Amino acid sequence: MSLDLFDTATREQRAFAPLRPGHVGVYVCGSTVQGSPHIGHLRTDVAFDVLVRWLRRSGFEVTLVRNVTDIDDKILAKAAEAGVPWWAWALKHEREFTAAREALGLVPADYEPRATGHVTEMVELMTELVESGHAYSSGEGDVWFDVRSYPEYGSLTNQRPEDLGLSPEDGSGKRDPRDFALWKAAKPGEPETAAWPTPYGRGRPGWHLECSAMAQRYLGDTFDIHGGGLDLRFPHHENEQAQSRAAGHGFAQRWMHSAWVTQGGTKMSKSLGNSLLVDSLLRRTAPVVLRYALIAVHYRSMLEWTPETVAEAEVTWGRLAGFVERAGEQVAVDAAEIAAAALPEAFVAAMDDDLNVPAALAVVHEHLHVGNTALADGDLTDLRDSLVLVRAMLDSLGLDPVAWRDQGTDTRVEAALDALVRATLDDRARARAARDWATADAVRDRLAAAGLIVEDSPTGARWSLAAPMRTDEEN
RNA sequence: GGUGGAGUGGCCGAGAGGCGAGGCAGCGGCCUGCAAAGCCGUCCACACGGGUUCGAAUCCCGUCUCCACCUCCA
Repeated sequence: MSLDLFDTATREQRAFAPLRPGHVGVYVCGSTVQGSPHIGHLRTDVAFDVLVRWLRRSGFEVTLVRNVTDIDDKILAKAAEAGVPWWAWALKHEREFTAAREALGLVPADYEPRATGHVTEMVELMTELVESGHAYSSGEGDVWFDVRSYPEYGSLTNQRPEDLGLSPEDGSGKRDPRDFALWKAAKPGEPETAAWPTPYGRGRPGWHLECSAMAQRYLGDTFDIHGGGLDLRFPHHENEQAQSRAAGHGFAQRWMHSAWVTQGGTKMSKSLGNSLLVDSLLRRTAPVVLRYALIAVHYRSMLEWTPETVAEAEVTWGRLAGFVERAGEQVAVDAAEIAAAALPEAFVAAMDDDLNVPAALAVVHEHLHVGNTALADGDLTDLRDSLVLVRAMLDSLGLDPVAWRDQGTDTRVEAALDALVRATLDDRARARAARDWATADAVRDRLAAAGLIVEDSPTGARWSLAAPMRTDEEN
């Protein structure tokens, strides 16, 4: 049994073997904190969260690095427009990304380096490149990577330099239109604080250089996996690889890219103005439902986002959580048992097959079905087995319903509400015993109006919160 | 133009030469005072045209359609 992962550099799936046995270094391109996170950003983060969880569950020790690009043209422009310092603008949005990731239950990155905190490393790498003839300075702060000095340029995305279109920005002393900026000269009118001194003049780092320098700082010259959204393959990742390898580093041994979220077949992006902000989605949808919706499609397939996407995830999640809830009332299972449980072979095989979560979820549903049957038959032995497996599988995906249920709930409020509802349900039980159906139904209707669902079962009535109402079509 | 991806049942979505993935919705039934939840059954799909094969959604050839990257982008 071994983990196969698809490598976007070679466009093939092959067995994963880390450079250092038992340990995996993963670098994922994080966010440019110029605006608020949308569901597409979270998709990438969730995809790599699943990877990291699965690697750890498979016995690897993982170091996850996710950078924060906290200085770039757009941050400067938007901050200036808003009349706030650029670093304040960046931090505000960085916090929003962090909050969104926490809401969706992502395991925290081991390191979250900010670009502005690693200027030293960047200048060092840039100097190395200039001195070895792979980069050159304009003499006024701009420093360019010399694409022609690196014959492998284009290898990541299988493109030949001569096929590449010309970069529109020009005129600035580049030797070749395909050369890209390692460092951008400070321009008049820009804040003093947005430029750092280098041997080649004052300015700020180019995006590509940032990632190369930070990956090296935390994972070394050569590391296992570099990830990010599919749209970063070119030019960002191609350029990162060119710089780092030109500097003699092995850099990433494998590249993984997640596909994006689309609407009407079109990619969601800030620049197209069709973003669904995570914050707004969370106002009407439970975070775990968003997580489920993002996970339910293979990470390399486009995820078309419609109102039905969320609605369906809500129903399906309700089925899973409902079983775990009902089963949990019949048999006791503790967290340690969930963590230690041996996962079903079919589930492991699906996950080992390039993280095939949809196929893995099908296995979860099969066991859910067995569990529901056991629940109906009152077979507590089978029920317990199913419950342990279902929870263990979901747990490996960051979806254990018990963990999500307990998270963030105020136990005092919950206990008070439970006592009140139970008192009401007792009245209903008395009415039912007296075959006074009108009164019994009136109680149920009243609770329904308050957003509570009542279900009768052989062991008595149980209640739960209804899914939030969706009153508009916008999301 | 260059590079890459995709077209699967009413919908979402895995699979990738032969055993009807899974989910959602619908329909019929069981259970229920009625519901809800659950269970049983039902709905047997693979863009189009050829070909290879005992057998093709899966392989080959051709065609059509869609998307993305090549400029900031998860």
